[in-house]
Amino acid sequence: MDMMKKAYSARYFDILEKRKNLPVWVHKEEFLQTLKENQIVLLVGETGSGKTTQIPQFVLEAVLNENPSSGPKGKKWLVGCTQPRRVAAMSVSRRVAEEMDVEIGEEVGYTVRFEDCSSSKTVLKYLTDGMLLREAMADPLLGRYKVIVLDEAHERTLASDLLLGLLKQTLISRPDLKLVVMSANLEADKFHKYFIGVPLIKVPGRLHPVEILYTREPERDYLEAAISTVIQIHMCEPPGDVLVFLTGEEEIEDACRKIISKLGDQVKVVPLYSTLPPAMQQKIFDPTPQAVRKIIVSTNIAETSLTIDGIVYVVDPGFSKQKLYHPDTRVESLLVSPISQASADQRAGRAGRTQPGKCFRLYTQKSFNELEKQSYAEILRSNLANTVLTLKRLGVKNLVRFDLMDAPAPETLARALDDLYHLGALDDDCNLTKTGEMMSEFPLDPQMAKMLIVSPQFNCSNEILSISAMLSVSNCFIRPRGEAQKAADEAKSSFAHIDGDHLTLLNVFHAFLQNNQDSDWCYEKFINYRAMKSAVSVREQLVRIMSRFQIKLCSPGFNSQDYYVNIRKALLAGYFMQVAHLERTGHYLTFRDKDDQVVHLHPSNCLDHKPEWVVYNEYVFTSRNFIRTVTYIRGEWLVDVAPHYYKLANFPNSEAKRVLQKHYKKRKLSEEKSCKLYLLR
DNA sequence: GAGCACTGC
Repeated sequence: MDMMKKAYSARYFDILEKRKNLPVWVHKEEFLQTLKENQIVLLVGETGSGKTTQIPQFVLEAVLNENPSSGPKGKKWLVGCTQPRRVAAMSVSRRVAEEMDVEIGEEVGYTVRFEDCSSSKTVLKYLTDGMLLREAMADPLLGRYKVIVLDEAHERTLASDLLLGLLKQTLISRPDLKLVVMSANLEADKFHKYFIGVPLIKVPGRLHPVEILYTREPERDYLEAAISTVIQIHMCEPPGDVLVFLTGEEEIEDACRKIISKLGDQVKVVPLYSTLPPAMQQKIFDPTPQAVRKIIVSTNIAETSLTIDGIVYVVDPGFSKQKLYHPDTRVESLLVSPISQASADQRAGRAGRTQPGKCFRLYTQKSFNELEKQSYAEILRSNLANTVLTLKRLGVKNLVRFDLMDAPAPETLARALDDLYHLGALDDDCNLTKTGEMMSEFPLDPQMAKMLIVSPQFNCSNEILSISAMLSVSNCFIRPRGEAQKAADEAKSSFAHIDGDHLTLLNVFHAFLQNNQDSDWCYEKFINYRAMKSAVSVREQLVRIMSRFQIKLCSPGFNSQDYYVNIRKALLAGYFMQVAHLERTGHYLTFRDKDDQVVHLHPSNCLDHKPEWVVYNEYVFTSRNFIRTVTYIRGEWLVDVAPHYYKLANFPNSEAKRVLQKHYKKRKLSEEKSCKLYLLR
């Protein structure tokens, strides 16, 4: 290969010497020999082993030695390496390109959503696990790949679990394809049961020792305990920065204030969580004066996504917020829960990156022993409607027999199938319909994809595109604490549409475009500029998918009386299963087959009254059962838009049911042949 | 009248 014959720069040899010092190099020959003799290899490499940057290069070397330079149809073979996060895919590939003395995007590249930095020359490609899953949808045999390296498998993300299951099948029909599964703290038993007889290579990491300290008694209040531990560390321990793990934004801001009030400017206290603006996140890397100790108070983001050097002390109360899904009620909730032993060890390891450190666990050794070994895989804690759609699209006939490391609860699968059936994505035999196939191409939840696909029937696909984009990104309304709060609320109310939050989001999106996507305008209006920019990118991507399927882009005339009515009906065409009815008791009840629940309008809503019927975007359980992002709809629309769903025989007796029955009667009376079925099956 | 653990397509 040209690449191999090229004269290398001095810098290349300089870096090569450093690379050879990484722990993983000791195992290079062993790894290559094992890969030669096996189709699958498991590799456990702790933090600092160099596995993410080096193993794919070893693999590439082996592939290039054994294969001619071109693959199918004259295209080059690829070695792919998946990462759970896009930032990692991008930064690691840059690093590797540098190590190999090539330009990024040429021989070494990456592909993440919204950005493909690879070319026909690319032979080593880093990509997010979700991206490889998308590629598999277009080509289930992943024909261009010679070897796939699945990194961070221990994180058990939904996409990586699905890839494992899929690759297990693919490897049978593609004996020439190889798989390397890499992880930090592989639960050897579990992976060995999943990959029977597969060789395992262990590479030590390069961490300094971390002393673990437990409390003698369980702590009653972990927040107070965390704060007093920080103070104690500051008073009694030698210099070194502190990292405290807490569960959420509010808790973190609260803790920061309390630490500052106790220690003043002897310390520099920095909060860290994902919704913090990037400039604020950057502060964790600011150097501090010699005598000042840095104290970082962080969510789980510092456990996996962000690495901070210089931490010597870790304070670990043992909790994090975790997503849970209840298939019976179809509610996703965020619950403060005990972490796993693997998480606790990961947290402790953050103290030993630059020198020996200490980890203060605010629980007893006995409690630690009682924690789960590993965190629950994401697939066990999620609504699986989208996952099932993906699997169907990948050609999986029998979902129950699809070999996953952790099988989801049967109820969760049943719910997902049920929802997809009602959306017209699956037929009576559980096969993917044409609509379902289209839906699977959208990087959206099935309801939203369905809403987009049918939106031209309501003559408002342009508006539904904008609303979908806004719903796909994080909350665009900034609401600071303190004095600015009132101003923020006023700014928000200037966008409010009294018929509902979806329409309010549309107003914000239009206003953002009208103001030329100006960041200063966002600042004045308390709008999150980043969220808006990403809504614009999402919308562009959705438009491309729409045009691929030749779905018409259209708008009702803005002055038309039906402008908002059409949009609200289109919302319902996707979200007809997420409707609530105001009962005479003054409470809303969700209205679904076989189940109803008391819910409350989330206080962030923009409605000026409580309408009889609402459609909602999400159902969240926090302090109460809330429905968030709600829009006023009319009961008779349910009968028009989703008659196949609202057959009522399966619905529990309720006020809502009686109201709907009246609508059906009325419709029957005035029934003409113009009765339109809006939903294509 | 209340929040947004973290990702990803």
